[in-house]
Amino acid sequence: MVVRERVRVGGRSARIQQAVHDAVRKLSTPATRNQITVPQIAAAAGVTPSTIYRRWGDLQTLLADVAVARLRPISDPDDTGAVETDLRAFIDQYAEEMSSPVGRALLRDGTAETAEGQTCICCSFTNDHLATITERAKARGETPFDVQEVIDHVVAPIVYRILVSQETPTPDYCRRLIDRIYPRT
Amino acid sequence: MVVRERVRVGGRSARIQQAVHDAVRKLSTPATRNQITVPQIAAAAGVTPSTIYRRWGDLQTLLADVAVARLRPISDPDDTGAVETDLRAFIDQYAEEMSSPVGRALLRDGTAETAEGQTCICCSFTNDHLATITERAKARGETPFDVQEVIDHVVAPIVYRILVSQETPTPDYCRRLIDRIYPRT
DNA sequence: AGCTTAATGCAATTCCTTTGCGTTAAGAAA
DNA sequence: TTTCTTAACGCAAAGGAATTGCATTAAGCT
Repeated sequence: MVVRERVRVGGRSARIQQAVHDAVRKLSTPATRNQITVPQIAAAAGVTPSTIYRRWGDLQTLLADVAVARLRPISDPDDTGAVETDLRAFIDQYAEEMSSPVGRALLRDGTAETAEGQTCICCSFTNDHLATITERAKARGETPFDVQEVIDHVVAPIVYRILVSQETPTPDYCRRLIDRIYPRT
Repeated sequence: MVVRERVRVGGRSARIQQAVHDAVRKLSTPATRNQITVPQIAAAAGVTPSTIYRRWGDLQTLLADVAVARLRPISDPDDTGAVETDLRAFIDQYAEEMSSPVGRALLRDGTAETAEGQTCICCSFTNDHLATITERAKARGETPFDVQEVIDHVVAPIVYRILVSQETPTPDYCRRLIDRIYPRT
């Protein structure tokens, strides 16, 4: 079930959404991550469970919604002055964020079965950031990298390690991945 | 919760496991995939729900267990006579299997949060297959490829497209990924 | 064949989920 | 500002899933 567009976005509706999101974040400690229930969240947010079920459908969809909200970037990637260092800085931060317990959980929630439209939104954030870095490169007169190639050969291996093989992508590993895009001289 | 090792593997216990697995497969049509419940599976398998809860813990763990059982290879990858064609054939088959609705579901189940130890098992099948192909190459006197590199730059992009960006990895796309390992002459 | 106990079935209980209905308040219009 | 419409919420009842104690069955061992 997809979170439907609301015709009323102000006041109470917004307050409840905020309260529920806050409650989920508050209750989503790595330890309790798998045991939280909708009634628990409702109690912590000061609403009735039926409100959550009506707005979000089920727990998985709610978690995915919170995940997307957290993954949504609040700002553009850092401008380090050059495209290669921009990319290295962004990937380091990306790998570190996604490797954390909360990052792993967000990735899983964001790729969950029920989150139909959400997954694309979620991965489009990464695309947007990489596009921003290439645009910046063009503005500087640098040769931009190919976004899809970075997705395929830098982002994808990092995500694979986090989700599938459950290894932590180290900064050194990330560095070597980018070395394939920007070979060390 | 991890499926615990059973001290009794014969007779009834095995029959029930088989019946439950069969019931899950039977009920796991792409359409009904998200609505199946433990009581439904129990009824189809001719057991009581409490049996399933006791043995598997919850629905997600049961689905992961079935997924791992299905992903477990029944045979070694095809021997085409040369390492490059072995790899291309294996990757083509892998991408096709995982792209199907049932394959996607298996991948998701296999990488689910609750499936702690399972994910490694699941991805080790892929590692094993690739290792088999390299061993075969060595036996032929060919130079083997690096398994980790294939995981990072061929398997990972394919899985990323299936799980995250929700694009179907086409045979042509897979071919281009392997071209990076074995450049076209 | 007999023994031990893991695994299952049954049933009661608890908790989660769904749904109908009355109430509240957001957004539009007078 | 006031009034109106109705989306969204709270409450409570009903339905269904998950849990658990206890009796029963049968696997594996002697």
